[in-house]
Amino acid sequence: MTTRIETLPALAEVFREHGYAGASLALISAATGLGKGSLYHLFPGGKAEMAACVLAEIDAWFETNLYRPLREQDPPEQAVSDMFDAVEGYFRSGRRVCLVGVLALGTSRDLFAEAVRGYFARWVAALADALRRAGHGEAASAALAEEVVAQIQGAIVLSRALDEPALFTRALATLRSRVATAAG
Amino acid sequence: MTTRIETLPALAEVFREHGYAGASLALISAATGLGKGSLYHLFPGGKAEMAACVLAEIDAWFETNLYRPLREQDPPEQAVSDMFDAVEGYFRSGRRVCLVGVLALGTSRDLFAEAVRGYFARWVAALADALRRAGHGEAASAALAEEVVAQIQGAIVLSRALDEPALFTRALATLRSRVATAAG
DNA sequence: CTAGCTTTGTACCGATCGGTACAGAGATGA
DNA sequence: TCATCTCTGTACCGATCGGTACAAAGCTAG
Repeated sequence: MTTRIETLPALAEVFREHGYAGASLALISAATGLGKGSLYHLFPGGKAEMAACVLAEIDAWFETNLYRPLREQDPPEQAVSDMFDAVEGYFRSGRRVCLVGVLALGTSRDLFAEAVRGYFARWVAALADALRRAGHGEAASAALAEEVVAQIQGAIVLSRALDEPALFTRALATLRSRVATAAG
Repeated sequence: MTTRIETLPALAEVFREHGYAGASLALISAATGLGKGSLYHLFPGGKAEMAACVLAEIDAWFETNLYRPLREQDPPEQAVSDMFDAVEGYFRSGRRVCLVGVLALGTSRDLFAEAVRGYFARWVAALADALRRAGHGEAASAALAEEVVAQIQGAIVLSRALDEPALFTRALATLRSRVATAAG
């Protein structure tokens, strides 16, 4: 007996590695160790439901581990620093791709438009909130938050493309100090 | 009678929109208006050859319109500014996705690893060269160039995800002024 | 006009796609 | 022990995949 939740990490990896279109049921079956019967028992909606569940779990993880601390934790400077730690770990120093980013670039964006939009919108909003609490102006916080999230996504692309995980770590370090020195 | 070169823009759009795996011959056939017979006559190697040709053309375009000016044009500040103009136009203010970035995130990265690596490596190197000529230190130029290219890629992801093309334009403007004020 | 070439549409190939049907295995409660 | 319900492996569905074969169509040289 296997629960939905137990399969989500394996599912997420398949979607990350192969994208939504490329994640065939054969791959999913191999990754989870479950036959089609079990898969469709757990996810009657098929691939679409699997992807939606994975996105929901990712969103929940980020909400708990990033967004909420950014909004509520004190001091905000510490929350921002913790965010960078969490990001570094979550993306395995750039070796792991951002599934939401992958979906945003593909055609499947339309299928999961709301989830994809929400993920990034909340990230930017939560980070902007922390920056504001740290003394930045309203506009400056929003702009800097956007910049930081974009830089993280770009660093994933670039470090993958150059096959150079150190680039990701380096980019995060640079961002860290930029945010710190910009702090009023 | 159709030449390979004439089909490349349509091919590129299909790969951009659907990724390598998602670009089926049916889609390619519809986008180019060519039947399978013609496609395999022009590209005996099939999809792989089509994608390779598209990548080669992209690479050539960037070499001509971005990398070479960055390396050779004087003054370097103008070359950098021109690069931002070219990027803004090429990516249609964030509405158009970067095919090389898409490939870098997917499994197809392995198929085109060298092309993907070269594209970004040359971009970063050319930009770093211009920054150095503009008076930045060796290390600072390399770091800033990396940061700028990553930020561009991230801005594409973010502006697509939020369905907000203005974000891309805004990010480029910010980068512009950052590069200018950092200039020594 | 015809012979010979290039270009193209179409039919077809085996493989795989996402999804369904269903029988049987495994657990569960009485 | 037996009936019941949850779970799972397998066979199968039509559709589509990338790719091939090939004949007809269009062009060009003589």
